[in-house]
Amino acid sequence: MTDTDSAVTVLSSLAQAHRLDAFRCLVAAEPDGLAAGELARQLGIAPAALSFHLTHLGHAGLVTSSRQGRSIIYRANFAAMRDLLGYLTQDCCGGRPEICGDLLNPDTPQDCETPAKSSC
Amino acid sequence: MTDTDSAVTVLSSLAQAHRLDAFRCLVAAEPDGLAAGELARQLGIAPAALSFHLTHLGHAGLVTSSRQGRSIIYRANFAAMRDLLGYLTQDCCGGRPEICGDLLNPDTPQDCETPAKSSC
DNA sequence: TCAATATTTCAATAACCATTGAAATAAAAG
DNA sequence: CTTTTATTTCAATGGTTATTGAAATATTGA
Repeated sequence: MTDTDSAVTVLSSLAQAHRLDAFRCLVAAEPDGLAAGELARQLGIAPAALSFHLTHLGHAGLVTSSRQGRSIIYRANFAAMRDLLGYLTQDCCGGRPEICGDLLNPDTPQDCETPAKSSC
Repeated sequence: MTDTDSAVTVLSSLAQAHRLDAFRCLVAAEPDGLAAGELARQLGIAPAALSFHLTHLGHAGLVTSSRQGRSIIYRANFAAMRDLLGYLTQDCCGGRPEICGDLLNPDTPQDCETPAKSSC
């Protein structure tokens, strides 16, 4: 992602509770991915609604899909999220440490253990 | 920010071209801030439309305002952006380096020089 | 081939979002 | 105290978004 338009596309994909939850579930399900139906069950939403959201996420490049038998397996695309974070820190915040916070400070001890608190 | 709901609030604030541009302008204008009218001029949108967007950004905590004479000065709130980045890297990505990318890798040389390419 | 399973597409609907121009509010200057 | 400048609020409008249930598509196994 380089331009503002695609940043908006990705941001609006994540700016919806069901989609944000779905993406988080798919991150947690890596590297296996998750079938659409299983994801719908975990999120507690109708299959048709989830399909709508997954299309949205796919269009933003945040997820990929592949058929496996009669299921369709969705997987989180890490690169898209990485690009978004890159945009926000570099192009939006101008790389200012006082905005980006500890993320851009090499001296910061990074705590990479975070228990997911959602349904996944 | 800690919960999904406020993450969605902040994300949807940034998920609109005029608001994303406005926030970027305000980041560039730090620490002085920018008057609403001046910002509207830079973005090329009607004052009433900008007011709508600034209210949205304010509700998400991304900007603050203070009257100065007959102008109202808006400023970017760095903490809100920092919180969003923290949420995305920790709660959404689970702090996985392969998602968060270089941001969470202490060995990465950070390039904090980025020329803004928008109207600001 | 037929039935069952998994998912998507479609049309309809209600809710929400962004923009506009006009009117209202607030402060400063004459 | 009236006018000018800066901004917001309001109502109306058109556009987009999310959800639902029903129908369509694709795959598997009997």
